[in-house]
Amino acid sequence: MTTARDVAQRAGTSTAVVSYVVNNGPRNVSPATRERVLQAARELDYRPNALARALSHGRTSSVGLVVPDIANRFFGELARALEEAAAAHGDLLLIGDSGLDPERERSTITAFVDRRVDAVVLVSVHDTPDLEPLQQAGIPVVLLHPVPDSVPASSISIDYEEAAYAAATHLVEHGYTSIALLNGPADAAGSRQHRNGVHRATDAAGVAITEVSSGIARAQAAQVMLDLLARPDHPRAVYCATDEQAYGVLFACHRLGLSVPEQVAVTGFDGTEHSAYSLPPLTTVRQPIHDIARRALDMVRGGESAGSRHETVGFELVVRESCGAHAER
Amino acid sequence: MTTARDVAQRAGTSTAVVSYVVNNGPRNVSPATRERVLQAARELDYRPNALARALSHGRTSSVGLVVPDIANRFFGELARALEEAAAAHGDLLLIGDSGLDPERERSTITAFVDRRVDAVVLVSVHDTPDLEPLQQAGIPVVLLHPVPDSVPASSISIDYEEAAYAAATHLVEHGYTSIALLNGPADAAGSRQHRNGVHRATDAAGVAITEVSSGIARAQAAQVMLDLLARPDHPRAVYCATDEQAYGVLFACHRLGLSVPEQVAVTGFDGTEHSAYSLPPLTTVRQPIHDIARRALDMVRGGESAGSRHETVGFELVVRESCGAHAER
DNA sequence: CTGAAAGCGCTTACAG
DNA sequence: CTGAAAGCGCTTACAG
Repeated sequence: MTTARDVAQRAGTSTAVVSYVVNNGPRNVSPATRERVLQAARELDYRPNALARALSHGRTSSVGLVVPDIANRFFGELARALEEAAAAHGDLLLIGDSGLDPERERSTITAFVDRRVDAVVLVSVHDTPDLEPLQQAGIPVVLLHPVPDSVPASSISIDYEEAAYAAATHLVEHGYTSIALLNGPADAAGSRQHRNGVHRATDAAGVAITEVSSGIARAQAAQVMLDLLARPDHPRAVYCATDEQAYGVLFACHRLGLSVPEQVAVTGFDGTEHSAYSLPPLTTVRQPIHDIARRALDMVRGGESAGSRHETVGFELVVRESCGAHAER
Repeated sequence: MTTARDVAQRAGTSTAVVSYVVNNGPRNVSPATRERVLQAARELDYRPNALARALSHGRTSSVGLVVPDIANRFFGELARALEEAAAAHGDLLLIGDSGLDPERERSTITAFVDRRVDAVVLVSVHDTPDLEPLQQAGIPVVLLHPVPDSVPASSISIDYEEAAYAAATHLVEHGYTSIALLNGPADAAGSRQHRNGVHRATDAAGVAITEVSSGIARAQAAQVMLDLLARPDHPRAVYCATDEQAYGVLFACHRLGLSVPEQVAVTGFDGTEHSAYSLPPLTTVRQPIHDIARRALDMVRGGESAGSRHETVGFELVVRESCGAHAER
């Protein structure tokens, strides 16, 4: 590959000047030499080595994203949004997949640290992720989910409890008196918020809640609900903590010959594009993925992520068919 | 961050020795000094700077993947498989998303070249991707789909035509006499193979094929099929070039009140995990994602990707409910 | 405005 | 077995 030295030679100047013109600074270059350098660079098809640049310059122009499962549609859409937001600033997004494994989450983070990414955006599989390697390296990080106060990092997310409250309230308004809460891992901060929101909506109305939990995969949710819904006294409605789980519920209903929403109403959570194409289309809470992506990058870039700042963005309850006819209108 | 120099100082030795012990070579180090270095490294929490290492060593221990849409389940599962296969060799997978845009595909590839990835695995949005930047940099590349002979690169994929033939034959055996082929972009190499395989299966049987095409997104497929299936003489079966398109068909059928498979039979293609959880479960061609991932990395690592080697791996026809009852058994 | 030189943090021949 | 030094390809004060 051709180097700055090659270009300098051909343009009859020094590598310093090559650097100045390629980067438009930080020093001025006379129009004449500038043109000669550009010309030489074009002829030799010069592409600066990003590694060398990063090593001396101290910035890699890259940000690392780590998600629990990149094959999950929600994280996929999130990655896409972040990639676009990063590209808008000339940055490259590196995507890491922790495979729901805390150990791999750790190793992915350290791989990013070793490569000196400028910042990290993290969706942890853990309530209290290990951020040590990042802080030690002085790499800003922002989490995309609520975290306990004990975690010394900033986060940005919707208000899960409020969103859960909104969705559950909608179910209550439909008049369902037995509702199942299909939650994530029992002890996660997110699960707690789903639980709180749902109870706040149902307790006042005297609606009973049956809480069950499953992994985030569709298959796991289907399995759990196959059991629950096979019972004659099965709940009339199911609130799900993720769309994926909701799809599992839809599958279980289909398998059991239960029609949605006539016999079982279902709501999801996340609101990816696919939620409009499920059978039937899914009532869900839409997370503003693009806003989250943009704000996340703004925070880490602006140094706002230092400390423990917990920012909240708006959500939207998207009412479709899976929760039942809109009798209340 | 602590550097090799810091460690060397504390261990009372040189950076060369630090390097030798950290990398277990290429020179031997006496057990005593080795222990001192390890000790110092531990105490200082030393992590070698991957940038510096790559710059001098010439390898970045990273491979770049570029896919048309990371939010697409098939590419998501592929990324996961590649990430695992890469990690097994201590390599990091960098995932790039071209967003179905040839321009962004180009820029993603050059971003990878600039960062000197050791190899690139590419699913192009183009029949004839521009591989110039890669070849110029001497970076091995392997494509994960069939390419015209004019493209000077190696590929690994299933035999699409054979797979199409198998799926379409299955449909013919069900006795359907009017079949729609929902294909991808009309002029793509992949589409051509779907077409060839389907026709080979149906022509002999005297079955008529109606070919339509849609983008790879679920929404686009749904739109196309909503039109086609609304007609009273709609086809009795639909062969889809991807699972995503099949989900769009399922949605369209649901919308139109057509039951699957009783009124419309459907087959997909790709066979991601979700295909088992659609309503009804989808008959589809399963691509051996893990085999593909492993072979792809073996090829680029072993230098086998040089030249134009086109390798084929086996597929599997997974028969589920969407294509109709198994009358032929 | 521009060139010679130091430095980023490693690795690896080159001498001992 | 180990140290001093050159080199990877950039960037950026430092002198002119």
